[in-house]
Amino acid sequence: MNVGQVAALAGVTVRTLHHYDRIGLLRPSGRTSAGYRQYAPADLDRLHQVLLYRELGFPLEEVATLLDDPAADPAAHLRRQHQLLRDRLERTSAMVAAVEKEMEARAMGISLTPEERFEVFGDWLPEEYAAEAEEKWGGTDAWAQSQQRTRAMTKDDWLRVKAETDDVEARFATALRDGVPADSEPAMDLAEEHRQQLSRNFYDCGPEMHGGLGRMYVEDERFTAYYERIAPGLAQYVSAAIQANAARQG
Amino acid sequence: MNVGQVAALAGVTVRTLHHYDRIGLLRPSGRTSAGYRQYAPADLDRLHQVLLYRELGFPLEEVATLLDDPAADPAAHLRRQHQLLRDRLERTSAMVAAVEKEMEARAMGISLTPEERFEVFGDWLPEEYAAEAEEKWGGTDAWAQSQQRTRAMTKDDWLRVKAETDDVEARFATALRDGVPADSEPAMDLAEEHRQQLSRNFYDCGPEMHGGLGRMYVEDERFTAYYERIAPGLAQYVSAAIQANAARQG
DNA sequence: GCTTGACCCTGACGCGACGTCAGGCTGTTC
DNA sequence: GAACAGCCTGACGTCGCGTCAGGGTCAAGC
Repeated sequence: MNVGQVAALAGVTVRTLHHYDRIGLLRPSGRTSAGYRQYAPADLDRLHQVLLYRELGFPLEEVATLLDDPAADPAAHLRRQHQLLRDRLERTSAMVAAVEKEMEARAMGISLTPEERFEVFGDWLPEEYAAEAEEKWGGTDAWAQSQQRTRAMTKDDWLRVKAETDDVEARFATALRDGVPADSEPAMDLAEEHRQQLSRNFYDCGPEMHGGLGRMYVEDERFTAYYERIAPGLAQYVSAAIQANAARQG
Repeated sequence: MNVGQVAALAGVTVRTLHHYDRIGLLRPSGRTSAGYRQYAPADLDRLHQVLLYRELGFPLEEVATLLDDPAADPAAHLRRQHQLLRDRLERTSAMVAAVEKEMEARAMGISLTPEERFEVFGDWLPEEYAAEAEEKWGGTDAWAQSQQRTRAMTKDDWLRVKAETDDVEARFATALRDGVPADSEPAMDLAEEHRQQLSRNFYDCGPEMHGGLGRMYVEDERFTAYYERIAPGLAQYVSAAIQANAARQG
Protein backbone atom coordinates (compact mmCIF):
# COMPACT_ATOMS: atom_id res chain seq x y z
CA MET A 1 0.00 0.00 0.00
CA ASN A 2 1.57 3.32 -0.99
CA VAL A 3 1.32 6.79 0.49
CA GLY A 4 -1.68 8.07 -1.40
CA GLN A 5 -3.84 5.16 -0.43
CA VAL A 6 -2.83 5.24 3.20
CA ALA A 7 -3.37 8.98 3.27
CA ALA A 8 -6.88 8.62 1.84
CA LEU A 9 -7.68 5.79 4.20
CA ALA A 10 -6.53 7.57 7.29
CA GLY A 11 -7.77 11.00 6.28
CA VAL A 12 -4.40 12.72 6.32
CA THR A 13 -2.29 14.24 3.56
CA VAL A 14 0.64 12.64 1.82
CA ARG A 15 2.80 15.40 3.18
CA THR A 16 1.90 14.37 6.68
CA LEU A 17 3.09 10.84 6.02
CA HIS A 18 6.31 12.19 4.55
CA HIS A 19 6.74 14.23 7.68
CA TYR A 20 6.16 11.27 9.97
CA ASP A 21 8.66 9.30 7.98
CA ARG A 22 11.31 11.97 8.18
CA ILE A 23 11.00 12.51 11.91
CA GLY A 24 11.01 8.76 12.44
CA LEU A 25 7.55 8.62 13.93
CA LEU A 26 6.21 6.27 11.30
CA ARG A 27 8.57 4.77 8.78
CA PRO A 28 6.94 2.56 6.19
CA SER A 29 8.22 -0.94 6.59
CA GLY A 30 9.33 -1.12 2.97
CA ARG A 31 10.25 0.70 -0.21
CA THR A 32 9.91 -0.37 -3.83
CA SER A 33 12.98 -0.37 -6.04
CA ALA A 34 11.86 3.02 -7.31
CA GLY A 35 11.82 4.41 -3.78
CA TYR A 36 8.05 4.34 -3.29
CA ARG A 37 7.02 3.99 0.34
CA GLN A 38 5.26 0.71 1.07
CA TYR A 39 3.02 0.55 4.10
CA ALA A 40 2.23 -2.76 5.76
CA PRO A 41 -0.75 -3.53 8.02
CA ALA A 42 1.36 -3.03 11.11
CA ASP A 43 2.21 0.44 9.85
CA LEU A 44 -1.48 1.23 9.66
CA ASP A 45 -1.91 0.08 13.22
CA ARG A 46 0.78 2.42 14.28
CA LEU A 47 -0.62 5.27 12.23
CA HIS A 48 -3.91 4.77 13.95
CA GLN A 49 -2.27 5.07 17.34
CA VAL A 50 -0.37 8.13 16.21
CA LEU A 51 -3.51 9.87 15.03
CA LEU A 52 -5.35 9.10 18.24
CA TYR A 53 -2.60 10.49 20.42
CA ARG A 54 -2.19 13.45 18.13
CA GLU A 55 -5.89 14.19 18.34
CA LEU A 56 -5.55 14.08 22.08
CA GLY A 57 -2.99 16.86 21.89
CA PHE A 58 0.29 15.08 22.36
CA PRO A 59 3.30 16.53 20.53
CA LEU A 60 4.60 14.10 17.95
CA GLU A 61 7.85 13.50 19.74
CA GLU A 62 6.00 12.40 22.83
CA VAL A 63 3.79 10.17 20.73
CA ALA A 64 6.92 8.50 19.44
CA THR A 65 8.27 7.81 22.92
CA LEU A 66 4.87 6.54 24.04
CA LEU A 67 4.58 4.16 21.14
CA ASP A 68 8.20 3.05 21.28
CA ASP A 69 8.06 2.34 24.96
CA PRO A 70 8.61 -1.42 25.07
CA ALA A 71 6.94 -1.62 28.48
CA ALA A 72 3.62 -0.38 27.09
CA ASP A 73 1.59 -3.09 25.43
CA PRO A 74 -1.30 -2.19 23.12
CA ALA A 75 -3.83 -2.77 25.86
CA ALA A 76 -2.10 -0.13 27.95
CA HIS A 77 -2.41 2.32 25.09
CA LEU A 78 -6.08 1.56 24.74
CA ARG A 79 -6.65 2.08 28.43
CA ARG A 80 -4.80 5.36 28.39
CA GLN A 81 -6.59 6.56 25.30
CA HIS A 82 -9.87 5.56 26.83
CA GLN A 83 -9.14 7.53 29.95
CA LEU A 84 -7.98 10.58 28.03
CA LEU A 85 -11.02 10.52 25.83
CA ARG A 86 -13.29 10.29 28.82
CA ASP A 87 -11.52 13.25 30.38
CA ARG A 88 -12.09 15.15 27.22
CA LEU A 89 -15.72 14.17 27.18
CA GLU A 90 -16.09 15.50 30.67
CA ARG A 91 -14.35 18.73 29.84
CA THR A 92 -16.47 19.27 26.76
CA SER A 93 -19.67 18.64 28.69
CA ALA A 94 -18.50 21.18 31.22
CA MET A 95 -18.01 23.67 28.43
CA VAL A 96 -21.41 22.90 26.98
CA ALA A 97 -22.93 23.41 30.39
CA ALA A 98 -21.07 26.69 30.76
CA VAL A 99 -22.36 27.97 27.45
CA GLU A 100 -25.87 26.92 28.36
CA LYS A 101 -25.58 28.68 31.68
CA GLU A 102 -24.40 31.79 29.92
CA MET A 103 -27.29 31.64 27.48
CA GLU A 104 -29.74 31.23 30.29
CA ALA A 105 -28.14 34.06 32.21
CA ARG A 106 -28.51 36.32 29.21
CA ALA A 107 -32.10 35.28 28.78
CA MET A 108 -32.75 36.37 32.33
CA GLY A 109 -30.62 39.48 32.21
CA ILE A 110 -28.14 38.19 34.77
CA SER A 111 -24.45 38.62 34.08
CA LEU A 112 -21.83 36.16 35.17
CA THR A 113 -18.49 37.06 36.68
CA PRO A 114 -15.39 36.73 34.52
CA GLU A 115 -14.02 34.10 36.88
CA GLU A 116 -17.02 31.94 36.19
CA ARG A 117 -16.62 32.34 32.48
CA PHE A 118 -12.99 31.36 32.44
CA GLU A 119 -13.45 28.64 35.00
CA VAL A 120 -13.97 26.04 32.34
CA PHE A 121 -10.60 26.65 30.75
CA GLY A 122 -8.89 24.15 33.02
CA ASP A 123 -6.18 24.42 35.64
CA TRP A 124 -8.09 26.97 37.54
CA LEU A 125 -6.06 29.17 39.91
CA PRO A 126 -8.41 30.15 42.70
CA GLU A 127 -9.21 33.04 45.02
CA GLU A 128 -6.39 35.46 44.68
CA TYR A 129 -7.43 37.03 41.43
CA ALA A 130 -11.10 36.53 42.09
CA ALA A 131 -10.98 38.82 45.09
CA GLU A 132 -8.92 41.34 43.24
CA ALA A 133 -11.25 41.51 40.29
CA GLU A 134 -14.29 41.80 42.52
CA GLU A 135 -12.69 44.72 44.18
CA LYS A 136 -11.90 46.45 40.92
CA TRP A 137 -15.16 46.04 39.11
CA GLY A 138 -17.55 44.33 41.45
CA GLY A 139 -19.85 47.16 42.36
CA THR A 140 -19.24 49.53 39.48
CA ASP A 141 -21.65 49.98 36.65
CA ALA A 142 -19.07 48.79 34.14
CA TRP A 143 -20.75 45.42 34.24
CA ALA A 144 -24.15 46.89 33.77
CA GLN A 145 -22.91 48.75 30.73
CA SER A 146 -21.13 45.79 29.28
CA GLN A 147 -24.33 43.88 29.76
CA GLN A 148 -26.32 46.56 27.98
CA ARG A 149 -23.91 46.58 25.12
CA THR A 150 -23.99 42.88 24.61
CA ARG A 151 -27.72 42.64 24.52
CA ALA A 152 -28.28 43.04 20.83
CA MET A 153 -31.85 42.20 20.00
CA THR A 154 -33.88 45.05 18.71
CA LYS A 155 -35.65 46.76 21.52
CA ASP A 156 -39.04 45.62 20.26
CA ASP A 157 -37.94 42.01 20.14
CA TRP A 158 -36.64 42.26 23.58
CA LEU A 159 -39.81 43.77 24.96
CA ARG A 160 -41.93 41.10 23.33
CA VAL A 161 -39.73 38.34 24.70
CA LYS A 162 -39.70 39.97 28.08
CA ALA A 163 -43.50 40.10 28.10
CA GLU A 164 -43.73 36.42 27.23
CA THR A 165 -41.30 35.52 29.94
CA ASP A 166 -43.06 37.65 32.53
CA ASP A 167 -46.33 36.06 31.59
CA VAL A 168 -45.17 32.50 32.21
CA GLU A 169 -43.43 33.52 35.40
CA ALA A 170 -46.56 35.24 36.65
CA ARG A 171 -48.64 32.16 35.93
CA PHE A 172 -46.11 30.06 37.80
CA ALA A 173 -46.42 32.42 40.72
CA THR A 174 -50.21 32.21 40.62
CA ALA A 175 -50.09 28.42 40.54
CA LEU A 176 -47.74 28.42 43.50
CA ARG A 177 -50.02 30.77 45.47
CA ASP A 178 -53.08 28.68 44.68
CA GLY A 179 -51.37 25.56 45.99
CA VAL A 180 -51.21 23.77 42.65
CA PRO A 181 -48.70 20.94 43.18
CA ALA A 182 -45.47 21.31 41.18
CA ASP A 183 -45.90 17.82 39.75
CA SER A 184 -49.48 18.35 38.67
CA GLU A 185 -50.43 18.58 35.04
CA PRO A 186 -51.05 22.35 34.90
CA ALA A 187 -47.66 23.03 36.49
CA MET A 188 -45.92 20.67 34.09
CA ASP A 189 -47.70 22.35 31.21
CA LEU A 190 -46.32 25.66 32.37
CA ALA A 191 -42.86 24.15 32.53
CA GLU A 192 -43.29 22.86 29.01
CA GLU A 193 -44.35 26.29 27.87
CA HIS A 194 -41.29 27.73 29.53
CA ARG A 195 -39.10 25.27 27.69
CA GLN A 196 -40.65 26.00 24.32
CA GLN A 197 -40.36 29.69 24.93
CA LEU A 198 -36.66 29.33 25.56
CA SER A 199 -36.30 27.26 22.45
CA ARG A 200 -38.09 29.83 20.33
CA ASN A 201 -36.43 32.91 21.66
CA PHE A 202 -32.96 31.90 22.66
CA TYR A 203 -31.59 28.51 21.89
CA ASP A 204 -32.70 25.00 21.28
CA CYS A 205 -33.51 23.56 24.68
CA GLY A 206 -34.47 19.89 24.90
CA PRO A 207 -36.15 18.41 28.00
CA GLU A 208 -32.88 17.09 29.34
CA MET A 209 -31.13 20.41 29.07
CA HIS A 210 -34.18 22.04 30.54
CA GLY A 211 -33.82 19.77 33.53
CA GLY A 212 -30.25 20.95 33.97
CA LEU A 213 -31.42 24.54 33.95
CA GLY A 214 -34.09 23.74 36.48
CA ARG A 215 -31.50 22.38 38.84
CA MET A 216 -29.42 25.48 38.38
CA TYR A 217 -32.33 27.64 39.47
CA VAL A 218 -32.07 26.20 42.95
CA GLU A 219 -28.32 25.68 43.03
CA ASP A 220 -27.08 29.04 41.85
CA GLU A 221 -28.08 31.79 44.19
CA ARG A 222 -28.35 34.45 41.55
CA PHE A 223 -30.87 32.46 39.60
CA THR A 224 -32.65 31.62 42.82
CA ALA A 225 -32.75 35.28 43.71
CA TYR A 226 -34.27 36.11 40.36
CA TYR A 227 -37.26 33.89 41.05
CA GLU A 228 -37.51 34.59 44.73
CA ARG A 229 -37.92 38.25 43.96
CA ILE A 230 -41.09 37.38 42.06
CA ALA A 231 -42.49 35.20 44.82
CA PRO A 232 -40.92 33.37 47.76
CA GLY A 233 -40.52 29.67 47.06
CA LEU A 234 -40.86 30.19 43.32
CA ALA A 235 -37.36 29.00 42.39
CA GLN A 236 -37.97 25.68 44.11
CA TYR A 237 -41.41 25.44 42.59
CA VAL A 238 -40.36 26.15 39.03
CA SER A 239 -37.45 23.77 39.34
CA ALA A 240 -39.70 20.99 40.59
CA ALA A 241 -42.24 21.58 37.83
CA ILE A 242 -39.47 21.40 35.25
CA GLN A 243 -38.19 18.14 36.67
CA ALA A 244 -41.67 16.67 36.65
CA ASN A 245 -42.21 17.79 33.08
CA ALA A 246 -38.88 16.36 31.98
CA ALA A 247 -39.72 13.04 33.63
CA ARG A 248 -43.10 13.03 31.95
CA GLN A 249 -41.48 13.42 28.56
CA GLY A 250 -38.72 10.89 29.11
CA MET B 1 -6.18 45.16 34.94
CA ASN B 2 -2.79 44.53 33.39
CA VAL B 3 -1.47 41.65 31.34
CA GLY B 4 -0.21 39.42 34.11
CA GLN B 5 -3.50 39.44 35.93
CA VAL B 6 -5.55 38.84 32.83
CA ALA B 7 -3.21 36.05 31.81
CA ALA B 8 -3.55 34.35 35.18
CA LEU B 9 -7.30 34.78 35.17
CA ALA B 10 -7.77 33.37 31.72
CA GLY B 11 -5.13 30.70 31.97
CA VAL B 12 -2.97 31.91 29.11
CA THR B 13 0.54 33.36 29.02
CA VAL B 14 1.45 37.01 28.81
CA ARG B 15 3.09 36.29 25.50
CA THR B 16 -0.21 35.11 24.14
CA LEU B 17 -1.84 38.39 25.06
CA HIS B 18 1.02 40.26 23.43
CA HIS B 19 0.48 38.20 20.34
CA TYR B 20 -3.25 38.86 20.26
CA ASP B 21 -2.53 42.53 20.64
CA ARG B 22 -0.02 42.59 17.81
CA ILE B 23 -2.22 40.76 15.35
CA GLY B 24 -5.14 42.95 16.32
CA LEU B 25 -7.27 40.15 17.67
CA LEU B 26 -7.54 41.61 21.14
CA ARG B 27 -6.18 45.06 21.78
CA PRO B 28 -6.47 46.23 25.36
CA SER B 29 -8.77 49.20 25.51
CA GLY B 30 -6.16 51.35 27.21
CA ARG B 31 -2.54 51.92 28.10
CA THR B 32 -1.00 53.61 31.10
CA SER B 33 1.35 56.54 30.56
CA ALA B 34 4.19 54.06 30.91
CA GLY B 35 2.81 51.93 28.10
CA TYR B 36 1.35 49.17 30.29
CA ARG B 37 -1.60 47.39 28.68
CA GLN B 38 -4.86 48.02 30.52
CA TYR B 39 -7.65 45.51 30.03
CA ALA B 40 -11.26 46.49 30.65
CA PRO B 41 -14.16 44.15 31.37
CA ALA B 42 -15.23 44.22 27.75
CA ASP B 43 -11.76 43.04 26.79
CA LEU B 44 -12.19 40.05 29.06
CA ASP B 45 -15.47 39.27 27.39
CA ARG B 46 -13.76 39.27 24.07
CA LEU B 47 -10.87 37.20 25.35
CA HIS B 48 -13.33 34.65 26.56
CA GLN B 49 -14.89 34.42 23.12
CA VAL B 50 -11.47 34.18 21.53
CA LEU B 51 -10.44 31.31 23.76
CA LEU B 52 -13.64 29.42 23.12
CA TYR B 53 -13.32 29.68 19.37
CA ARG B 54 -9.63 28.88 19.58
CA GLU B 55 -10.38 25.79 21.62
CA LEU B 56 -12.83 24.80 18.95
CA GLY B 57 -10.03 24.87 16.42
CA PHE B 58 -10.58 28.11 14.57
CA PRO B 59 -7.47 29.91 13.30
CA LEU B 60 -7.06 33.24 15.00
CA GLU B 61 -7.66 35.25 11.88
CA GLU B 62 -11.02 33.59 11.42
CA VAL B 63 -11.83 34.21 15.06
CA ALA B 64 -11.19 37.87 14.44
CA THR B 65 -13.56 38.04 11.50
CA LEU B 66 -16.19 36.11 13.44
CA LEU B 67 -16.00 38.42 16.40
CA ASP B 68 -15.78 41.58 14.34
CA ASP B 69 -18.76 40.66 12.22
CA PRO B 70 -21.24 43.39 13.14
CA ALA B 71 -24.14 41.17 12.04
CA ALA B 72 -23.36 38.57 14.69
CA ASP B 73 -24.72 39.47 18.09
CA PRO B 74 -23.43 37.70 21.20
CA ALA B 75 -26.38 35.36 21.24
CA ALA B 76 -25.44 34.17 17.78
CA HIS B 77 -21.95 33.37 19.03
CA LEU B 78 -23.36 31.45 21.94
CA ARG B 79 -25.60 29.45 19.68
CA ARG B 80 -22.77 28.64 17.32
CA GLN B 81 -20.43 27.71 20.15
CA HIS B 82 -23.13 25.57 21.64
CA GLN B 83 -23.61 23.72 18.38
CA LEU B 84 -19.89 23.25 17.82
CA LEU B 85 -19.41 21.97 21.32
CA ARG B 86 -22.21 19.49 20.90
CA ASP B 87 -20.66 18.30 17.66
CA ARG B 88 -17.45 17.80 19.47
CA LEU B 89 -19.18 15.95 22.23
CA GLU B 90 -20.66 13.62 19.68
CA ARG B 91 -17.36 13.05 17.95
CA THR B 92 -15.61 12.35 21.21
CA SER B 93 -18.27 9.87 22.26
CA ALA B 94 -17.83 8.16 18.93
CA MET B 95 -14.13 7.90 19.58
CA VAL B 96 -14.71 6.57 23.06
CA ALA B 97 -17.06 3.99 21.63
CA ALA B 98 -14.50 3.06 19.00
CA VAL B 99 -11.80 2.53 21.61
CA GLU B 100 -14.18 0.46 23.69
CA LYS B 101 -15.05 -1.62 20.68
CA GLU B 102 -11.40 -2.18 19.98
CA MET B 103 -10.77 -3.20 23.57
CA GLU B 104 -13.63 -5.62 23.47
CA ALA B 105 -12.47 -7.00 20.15
CA ARG B 106 -9.05 -7.64 21.63
CA ALA B 107 -10.55 -9.28 24.63
CA MET B 108 -12.32 -11.68 22.32
CA GLY B 109 -9.47 -12.16 19.92
CA ILE B 110 -11.30 -10.54 17.03
CA SER B 111 -9.46 -8.02 14.91
CA LEU B 112 -11.08 -5.04 13.32
CA THR B 113 -10.44 -3.87 9.79
CA PRO B 114 -8.31 -0.78 9.28
CA GLU B 115 -11.28 1.00 7.73
CA GLU B 116 -13.20 0.56 10.93
CA ARG B 117 -10.37 1.88 12.99
CA PHE B 118 -9.93 5.01 10.95
CA GLU B 119 -13.63 5.52 10.51
CA VAL B 120 -13.86 7.73 13.50
CA PHE B 121 -11.37 10.24 12.15
CA GLY B 122 -14.03 12.24 10.41
CA ASP B 123 -14.81 12.98 6.78
CA TRP B 124 -14.86 9.38 5.90
CA LEU B 125 -14.31 8.53 2.23
CA PRO B 126 -16.15 5.32 1.58
CA GLU B 127 -15.97 2.12 -0.45
CA GLU B 128 -13.21 2.58 -2.95
CA TYR B 129 -10.31 2.04 -0.64
CA ALA B 130 -12.18 -0.35 1.55
CA ALA B 131 -12.58 -2.80 -1.31
CA GLU B 132 -9.00 -2.36 -2.34
CA ALA B 133 -7.64 -3.01 1.11
CA GLU B 134 -9.83 -6.07 1.56
CA GLU B 135 -8.46 -7.45 -1.64
CA LYS B 136 -4.88 -6.87 -0.61
CA TRP B 137 -4.96 -8.18 2.92
CA GLY B 138 -8.41 -9.51 3.56
CA GLY B 139 -7.77 -13.23 3.52
CA THR B 140 -4.04 -13.30 4.16
CA ASP B 141 -2.58 -14.22 7.47
CA ALA B 142 -0.95 -10.83 7.77
CA TRP B 143 -3.81 -9.83 10.01
CA ALA B 144 -3.51 -12.91 12.09
CA GLN B 145 0.17 -12.21 12.60
CA SER B 146 -0.36 -8.58 13.40
CA GLN B 147 -2.93 -9.69 15.90
CA GLN B 148 -0.54 -12.17 17.48
CA ARG B 149 2.15 -9.57 17.70
CA THR B 150 -0.05 -7.06 19.40
CA ARG B 151 -1.28 -9.41 22.03
CA ALA B 152 1.24 -8.71 24.74
CA MET B 153 0.09 -10.31 27.94
CA THR B 154 2.31 -13.04 29.18
CA LYS B 155 1.12 -16.34 27.88
CA ASP B 156 0.15 -17.49 31.35
CA ASP B 157 -1.94 -14.42 31.94
CA TRP B 158 -3.65 -14.91 28.68
CA LEU B 159 -4.46 -18.51 29.38
CA ARG B 160 -5.87 -17.70 32.77
CA VAL B 161 -8.01 -14.94 31.35
CA LYS B 162 -9.11 -17.16 28.51
CA ALA B 163 -10.16 -19.85 30.98
CA GLU B 164 -12.21 -17.36 32.98
CA THR B 165 -13.89 -16.09 29.86
CA ASP B 166 -14.64 -19.57 28.59
CA ASP B 167 -16.10 -20.47 31.94
CA VAL B 168 -18.63 -17.64 31.97
CA GLU B 169 -19.50 -18.22 28.35
CA ALA B 170 -20.06 -21.91 29.01
CA ARG B 171 -22.33 -21.11 31.92
CA PHE B 172 -24.26 -18.72 29.73
CA ALA B 173 -24.64 -21.49 27.17
CA THR B 174 -25.86 -23.89 29.84
CA ALA B 175 -28.38 -21.39 31.10
CA LEU B 176 -29.63 -20.84 27.59
CA ARG B 177 -29.97 -24.57 26.98
CA ASP B 178 -31.82 -25.08 30.26
CA GLY B 179 -34.32 -22.41 29.34
CA VAL B 180 -33.32 -19.96 32.07
CA PRO B 181 -34.87 -16.64 31.02
CA ALA B 182 -32.36 -13.94 30.06
CA ASP B 183 -33.93 -11.51 32.50
CA SER B 184 -33.95 -13.91 35.41
CA GLU B 185 -31.68 -13.42 38.37
CA PRO B 186 -29.17 -16.17 37.58
CA ALA B 187 -28.72 -14.86 34.04
CA MET B 188 -28.26 -11.33 35.29
CA ASP B 189 -25.73 -12.57 37.80
CA LEU B 190 -23.80 -14.14 34.97
CA ALA B 191 -23.91 -10.86 33.08
CA GLU B 192 -22.62 -9.07 36.14
CA GLU B 193 -19.82 -11.59 36.43
CA HIS B 194 -19.01 -11.00 32.80
CA ARG B 195 -18.85 -7.28 33.42
CA GLN B 196 -16.59 -7.62 36.43
CA GLN B 197 -14.35 -9.97 34.56
CA LEU B 198 -13.91 -7.45 31.81
CA SER B 199 -13.18 -4.75 34.35
CA ARG B 200 -10.56 -6.86 36.08
CA ASN B 201 -8.80 -8.16 33.02
CA PHE B 202 -9.14 -5.52 30.38
CA TYR B 203 -10.56 -2.16 31.18
CA ASP B 204 -12.90 -0.47 33.54
CA CYS B 205 -16.37 -1.31 32.31
CA GLY B 206 -19.33 0.29 34.06
CA PRO B 207 -22.90 -1.01 33.63
CA GLU B 208 -23.71 1.59 31.01
CA MET B 209 -20.72 0.78 28.89
CA HIS B 210 -21.47 -2.87 29.37
CA GLY B 211 -24.89 -2.27 27.92
CA GLY B 212 -23.30 -0.74 24.86
CA LEU B 213 -21.17 -3.81 24.41
CA GLY B 214 -24.19 -6.03 24.77
CA ARG B 215 -25.92 -4.22 21.95
CA MET B 216 -22.83 -4.61 19.82
CA TYR B 217 -22.95 -8.38 20.31
CA VAL B 218 -26.14 -8.52 18.30
CA GLU B 219 -25.43 -5.64 15.94
CA ASP B 220 -21.96 -6.53 14.74
CA GLU B 221 -21.90 -9.80 12.92
CA ARG B 222 -18.39 -10.73 13.93
CA PHE B 223 -19.25 -10.47 17.57
CA THR B 224 -22.47 -12.31 16.92
CA ALA B 225 -20.56 -15.04 15.13
CA TYR B 226 -18.24 -15.40 18.07
CA TYR B 227 -21.13 -16.28 20.37
CA GLU B 228 -23.14 -18.23 17.86
CA ARG B 229 -20.22 -20.55 17.38
CA ILE B 230 -20.51 -21.47 21.04
CA ALA B 231 -24.25 -22.01 20.89
CA PRO B 232 -26.97 -20.83 18.53
CA GLY B 233 -28.96 -17.95 20.00
CA LEU B 234 -26.25 -17.20 22.53
CA ALA B 235 -25.43 -13.72 21.22
CA GLN B 236 -29.02 -12.63 21.63
CA TYR B 237 -29.23 -14.30 25.01
CA VAL B 238 -26.07 -12.75 26.42
CA SER B 239 -27.05 -9.37 25.10
CA ALA B 240 -30.46 -9.57 26.73
CA ALA B 241 -28.99 -10.70 30.04
CA ILE B 242 -26.60 -7.78 29.97
CA GLN B 243 -29.40 -5.32 29.31
CA ALA B 244 -31.44 -6.78 32.14
CA ASN B 245 -28.47 -6.59 34.48
CA ALA B 246 -27.74 -3.00 33.49
CA ALA B 247 -31.37 -2.08 34.10
CA ARG B 248 -31.30 -3.78 37.48
CA GLN B 249 -28.29 -1.72 38.53
CA GLY B 250 -29.57 1.60 37.22
C1' DG C 1 6.88 1.57 -28.25
C1' DC C 2 5.45 5.98 -27.08
C1' DT C 3 2.77 9.46 -25.03
C1' DT C 4 -0.25 10.99 -21.49
C1' DG C 5 -1.68 11.76 -16.96
C1' DA C 6 -1.93 10.28 -12.35
C1' DC C 7 1.15 9.29 -8.71
C1' DC C 8 5.66 9.23 -6.33
C1' DC C 9 10.23 11.23 -4.83
C1' DT C 10 13.35 14.81 -2.44
C1' DG C 11 14.61 19.39 -1.18
C1' DA C 12 13.39 23.89 0.36
C1' DC C 13 10.77 27.69 1.82
C1' DG C 14 6.54 29.50 4.31
C1' DC C 15 3.24 29.92 8.02
C1' DG C 16 0.47 30.06 12.33
C1' DA C 17 0.68 30.48 17.14
C1' DC C 18 3.09 31.11 20.09
C1' DG C 19 7.97 30.03 23.42
C1' DT C 20 12.02 32.02 24.73
C1' DC C 21 15.68 35.02 25.47
C1' DA C 22 17.77 39.85 25.49
C1' DG C 23 18.02 44.48 26.90
C1' DG C 24 15.74 47.96 29.11
C1' DC C 25 11.89 50.80 31.72
C1' DT C 26 8.32 50.85 35.90
C1' DG C 27 6.55 50.60 40.36
C1' DT C 28 6.21 48.92 44.93
C1' DT C 29 8.32 47.73 49.15
C1' DC C 30 11.62 47.76 52.81
C1' DG D 1 17.63 54.17 47.23
C1' DA D 2 18.15 49.48 46.34
C1' DA D 3 16.05 45.36 45.33
C1' DC D 4 12.85 42.81 42.92
C1' DA D 5 8.72 41.63 40.58
C1' DG D 6 6.38 43.04 36.53
C1' DC D 7 5.96 45.45 32.12
C1' DC D 8 7.77 46.81 27.49
C1' DT D 9 9.60 45.87 22.54
C1' DG D 10 12.32 43.42 19.23
C1' DA D 11 13.98 39.20 17.37
C1' DC D 12 14.88 34.53 16.73
C1' DG D 13 13.33 29.50 17.50
C1' DT D 14 9.92 25.64 17.21
C1' DC D 15 6.27 22.45 15.76
C1' DG D 16 3.47 20.45 12.36
C1' DC D 17 2.75 20.58 8.63
C1' DG D 18 1.23 23.42 3.50
C1' DT D 19 2.97 24.51 -0.73
C1' DC D 20 5.70 24.88 -4.63
C1' DA D 21 9.75 23.28 -7.67
C1' DG D 22 12.08 20.02 -10.35
C1' DG D 23 12.19 15.54 -11.61
C1' DG D 24 11.43 10.14 -11.77
C1' DT D 25 7.56 6.12 -12.22
C1' DC D 26 3.84 3.48 -13.90
C1' DA D 27 -0.60 1.74 -15.98
C1' DA D 28 -3.50 2.81 -19.90
C1' DG D 29 -4.49 3.75 -24.42
C1' DC D 30 -3.08 4.69 -29.05
